[in-house]
Amino acid sequence: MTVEADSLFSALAHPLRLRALLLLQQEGELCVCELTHVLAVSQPMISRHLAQLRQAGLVSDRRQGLWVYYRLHAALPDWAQQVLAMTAEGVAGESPYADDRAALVAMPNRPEASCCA
Amino acid sequence: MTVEADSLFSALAHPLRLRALLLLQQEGELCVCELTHVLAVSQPMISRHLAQLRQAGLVSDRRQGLWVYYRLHAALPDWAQQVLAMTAEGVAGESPYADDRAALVAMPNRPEASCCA
DNA sequence: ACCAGATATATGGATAATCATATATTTGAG
DNA sequence: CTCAAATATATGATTATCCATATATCTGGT
Repeated sequence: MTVEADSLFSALAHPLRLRALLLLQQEGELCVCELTHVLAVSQPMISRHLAQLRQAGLVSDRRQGLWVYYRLHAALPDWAQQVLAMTAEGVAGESPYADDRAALVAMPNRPEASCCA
Repeated sequence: MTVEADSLFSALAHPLRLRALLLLQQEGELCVCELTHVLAVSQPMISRHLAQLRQAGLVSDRRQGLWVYYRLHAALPDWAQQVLAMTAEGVAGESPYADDRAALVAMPNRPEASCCA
C-alpha cells in the first residue's frame, strides 16, 4: 500500500525515468554522476527526475562523500520489483536500454563503491 | 519491436487506462459499454482512451452488431503480458481495482459474448 | 430513426526543460 | 585550524509543451 500502482506507472511513463529505473534494477546502486553520464542529460535534469522517483518512494538515496547513490527502494512491493525485472529482461536487447548498459561499463573514472568489492 | 516499452508505460500512466488494461487482462474481452459502466466515466472519455490504446497497439477491437469488443492485442510481447498479469495480481486486493471487478460482475444487462460459453 | 461508439475542437491543468542559484562536502593554501 | 575554491548534487523560477476533459458532432449498424 505504500507504493501505489499509479505512482509506479506514472514514474515509468517518462523515457528517462524508465531507463534510470531499469539501470538501477540491474546494477543495484548507481550515483548521480553515473546516471548523468549514461543517460547523457544535464545534471539538473537527472536530479529533477531522481527527485520525482524519490518522492514517489520508488528509490532511496544515500550520500557518500560528494556522491549520492540511488537504488530501488527496499520497500518496493514484490510485484513492482518483478515488473521492473521482467521489463528489463524483455527490452534487454533493444535500444536505448542495451546501449545504456554498455555506456555504463565503458564509463571512465566511475566512483567505485561497487567496483572492487 | 512492434510495441515499445515507452508506449506501454505511457499508456499505463493514466489511471483509467491502467484500470481498463488490467480488466482486459483478467476478463479477456470486454465491450465499450461494460468499460463505461465499470469505470464510471462518460462514453466519449472511455472511447478516447481506448483509441489511444488501440493506436499504441496494446489492444485490438472487434465489432459485433452494435457493440465493439476490446481485448489485449494478440501481438503483445510476452514480457508485456506478464507485466500486466503481475500487476493485476499485485493490486488485486486494492482499490479501485478490486471494486472494478466487483462492479463488472454486478453489472446488469451485460451483453453476453462470454457469459454463456 | 435510433442506438453504440468514435472523433473534432477548444480550453484548462499538469509536466517537463532550462537557466540560474543554493547547499553540502572535500581539498588545499596560508 | 581557518578560510576560500572546487566539485557533486539539489532546488527555484520561468517558459514551453503536452495531456486530459467537456461539449458538440459525426458515423455505422439495425
